[in-house]
Formats: sequence, C-alpha cells, structure tokens
Amino acid sequence: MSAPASSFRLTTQRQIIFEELLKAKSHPTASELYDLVRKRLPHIGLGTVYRNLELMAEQGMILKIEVGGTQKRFDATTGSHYHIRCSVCGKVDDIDVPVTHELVVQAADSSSYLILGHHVEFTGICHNCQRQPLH
Amino acid sequence: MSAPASSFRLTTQRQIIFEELLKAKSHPTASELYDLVRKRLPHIGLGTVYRNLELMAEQGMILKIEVGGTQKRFDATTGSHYHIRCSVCGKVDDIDVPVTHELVVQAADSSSYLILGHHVEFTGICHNCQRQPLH
DNA sequence: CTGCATGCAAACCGTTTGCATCCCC
DNA sequence: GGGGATGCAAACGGTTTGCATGCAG
Repeated sequence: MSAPASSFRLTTQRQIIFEELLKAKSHPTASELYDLVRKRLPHIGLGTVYRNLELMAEQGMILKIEVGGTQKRFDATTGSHYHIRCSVCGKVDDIDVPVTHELVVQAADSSSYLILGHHVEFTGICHNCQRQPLH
Repeated sequence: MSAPASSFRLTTQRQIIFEELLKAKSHPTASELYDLVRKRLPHIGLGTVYRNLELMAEQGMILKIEVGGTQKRFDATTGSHYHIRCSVCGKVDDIDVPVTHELVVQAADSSSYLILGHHVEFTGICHNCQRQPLH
C-alpha cells in the first residue's frame, strides 16, 4: 500500500533480470529467464533469479502469472490484461480481450467473498503448433 | 472422442475416492482427499489417490482445477463454471457467475490461437477469513 | 563499515513412477 | 488366469532456503 521499500538495492543481477524480462516476447518461466540471464552473467544462481522475481513481483514491478501448467511465469507488463496458454507447447501470450469489471460486479453479487480481483485464462493452440502435424 | 475406456475397473479405492470428492463442500487438494479417504481405507497410498484422480479427470468424471496456488484441486461438478480462491486460506469455491461464450468469440477475433476454452478465476477473501482480525 | 544480496548446494513439497503383489472381470 | 490396479518407496521437477562471502550504499 505504501511506496516500495527504500532498501531496494540496484544490483547488476537485478537490473539484468529485469532487462531480459522486458525483452522477452512471450512470458518466460524462471528457468527460461535463468538461461537468458546466464548468457550475460554466467555465474548467477537460480536462487538469485527466483529471489529477484519474487521481490519485483511484490513491489509491483512485474507480474507473477500463476495459471495452468506446472511452472509459474513472469510478465513485465503490469497493467490488467488476460492471457492465453498453448495446450501443446505451454507458451503463454497476452490476449487483447478487453478487461471487464462487470465480471467482478456479478461475482460480488453472487458470493459471500470480498472480491479482490479476477483473471481470465484462455487455452488454445498457438499458430506455430497448429502447423505441426502433431507427432 | 470415443466412449470411456471399457477397461475401467470398479475398485473399492476408486469408489471411495469419488464418494469423498462428492461429499466435500470445497474443492480439495489431492492430499486433503488422501486424508479423508484414509479414514475409511487406512492403507491406501497417496499414489493411488493421484492415479485415480488423474484417470477420473481424463474420463470427464471430475474436473482438475489448475489455477493459482501451488497445488492442484479437484471438483466433482463437471459442468462449466467459474471458481473463486481465498487469498488468505487458499480455499477454492464455485462461484455463480454465468459462463459467457462472448469471451471466447472475442478471443478468437483478436488472436492467432485456435481457441479451445477459457476459465475465470476470481480472488477474494472468504467469509470465514473476513472475520479473523488477521494476526 | 554494515547489512542486504549473491552463489552454491542442500532441503522441500507436490506429484509421478517402478515394481512386486493383489484382485476385478 | 490375466492384465489392470494397488501399496510402498524412491525418483522427479520446480521452488525455497541456509550459510559463508561479496558488494552497494
């Protein structure tokens, strides 16, 4: 609710992890990001990547996407938007469907929960996987 | 695409796992279900619970809910519906918001994916956690 | 200097799997 | 009787954590 903690250090690792997440088109998993970052910082540890992603997500700098699939994914676009996941390759992309608050209103009306938010995840087959004759 | 495999055996374990899932109000995790089932079958293995839940989900008898949180949850209600998860205790409930196909149409229009489905997950604070002054 | 951050490796946790045995059909 | 199902325990994959050291402020 308040400003980001002031004790946030600008380490090289932090900057590069954030830069690589910004550059990534799709939404990478922690270990995909680890591979990207390691090209520039060969000795970085996986733990450092996880710790920084967690921290940046807490600060609201990035988004942690916890949807289907076994791994969490990360997103440098923090505005509210929906995602689509490929059932074949597991890739996650943004999808340009307008975010409605109507859903939240309906939810508030029909539930005893205090509604905080919502997320829509589509599943489908991405362009690339559609052209593979499936093997 | 075809009918359920005919080689589906009616074992005691299978029946009891299904019964306990039907009885559960909220949507239990595999190990919550394991604990429930173990009261009636003390020697059942966790692996058996997982194998049967997986199998029943494949057959469409139950729903596997892969949303936020670290664990998968299971649901005996197979019709299309949305869920809400408590941010405090992690419990997942059904929510009575009408399922729209409009979302799918919009997604199909604005994406190169072949859309297969969608799911909406709300997050909020459940009635029970609202009354706890948070400690 | 001081303490947050890092690298490394071990621990963790949910889930899956191999295998000998069991038992439903 | 035979092949799918079980119980048990070990393996697995993703994530977290403890600890000695490093480095930003």
